[in-house]
Amino acid sequence: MAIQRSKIVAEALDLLDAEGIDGLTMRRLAQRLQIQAPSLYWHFPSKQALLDGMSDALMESVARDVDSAASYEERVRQVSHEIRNALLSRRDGAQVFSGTYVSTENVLRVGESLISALRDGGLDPRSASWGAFSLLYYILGFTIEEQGLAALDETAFHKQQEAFRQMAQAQFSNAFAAAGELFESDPEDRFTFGIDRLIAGLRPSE
Amino acid sequence: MAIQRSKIVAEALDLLDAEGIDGLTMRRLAQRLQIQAPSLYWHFPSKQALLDGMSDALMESVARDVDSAASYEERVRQVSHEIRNALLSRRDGAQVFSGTYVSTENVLRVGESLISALRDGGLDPRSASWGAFSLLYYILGFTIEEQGLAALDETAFHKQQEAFRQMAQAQFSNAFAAAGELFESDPEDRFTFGIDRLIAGLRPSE
DNA sequence: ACCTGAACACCGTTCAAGT
DNA sequence: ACCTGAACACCGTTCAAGT
Repeated sequence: MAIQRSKIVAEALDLLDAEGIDGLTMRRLAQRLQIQAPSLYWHFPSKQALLDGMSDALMESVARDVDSAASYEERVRQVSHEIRNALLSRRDGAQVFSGTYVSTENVLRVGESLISALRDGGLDPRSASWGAFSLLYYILGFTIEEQGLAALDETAFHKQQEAFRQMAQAQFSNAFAAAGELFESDPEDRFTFGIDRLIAGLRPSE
Repeated sequence: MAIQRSKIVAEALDLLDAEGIDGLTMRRLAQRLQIQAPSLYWHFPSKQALLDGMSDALMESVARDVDSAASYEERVRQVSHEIRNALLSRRDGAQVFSGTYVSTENVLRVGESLISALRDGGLDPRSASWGAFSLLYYILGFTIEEQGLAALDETAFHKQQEAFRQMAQAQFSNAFAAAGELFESDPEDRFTFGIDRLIAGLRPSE
């Protein structure tokens, strides 16, 4: 029996999770699937196409059942957290996703859910679509950074933090004061803070 | 005379601009500098260290003279645009920057300028530092996406757009309506929209 | 102090050939 | 229709050796 596309994508996500984005190679993936690397090119025209498939799969469970009774702001908040959680579900998920520009059903459903919630909140079509993408950019930027820092080992993380404090102390008092807020805070709290500020900023004024 | 670190970074940025992030290899960089690839490892311990140096250099001119007479919101807006312009100044600049976690003078000055402006606006230390990073995440996410789309050639861009409209039309009415707003708008306008919404959302309420 | 030659252990991708 | 073997044109990095 031949290998299915979906099986390859699932295995690729497992490999990503195990080895990170640098360890995700066509050869290693093939090995896991017990085929030879060139065989993958019968199923996908390129590695990029495989990454596109992985991005689509990452969004599979997002915005499936949005609580239609909730306020529009609550719906935006809910979907935003779902997106972040989906990206976090695999190592380097945000980086994989940000390198792709897919218009698949899963990805468009996510976009649609944000835009339609904002429309329900009274935003005009332009503000709703630009607003939805603003939210996505924030979510992506935040999560890329979060996963990138998570990739550092204990020692590297500590060195990073030390360099920051050292440099900031000498010249940048506010940045120095910020060090604690950044390094010792829960990422979830920081994420929520930014999302809520952005949602508030998108509120129609009248 | 030996080659200086700064010369290598400058040449690396030129190579990035000419070939994009995939074309930025140690061998090609060495060739431009008329040395052999392994020689680069006397100046930088790894390619990552070189990328860190490039990120620092990208921020060199940002937040140099912030208009101290301007309102805090105006200052945040100004620095945000400067960051975006700095990232845009080199092909794939945002992607290079987002992969690095440098605490150098240039990068910290940028952070400091945002945090201190927000502090002047009346935000508490935690909100100011989290807010500054929220702005940075948005800027990074936006600019990565912008430069990624710019990397597509005309045909690929058109195909992308078609796939989006096709899929959206069938099932996602709001996303379909958003297509025009996205594909035909000035990125500068969309960037400004999001930044201004976020700045508004960060405004202290009382 | 700064640079080279040669090599190691990999990559993504192509393509003729097999079943 | 699906897969393999062999190869191409690269990578980042190490290291002994040169000046």
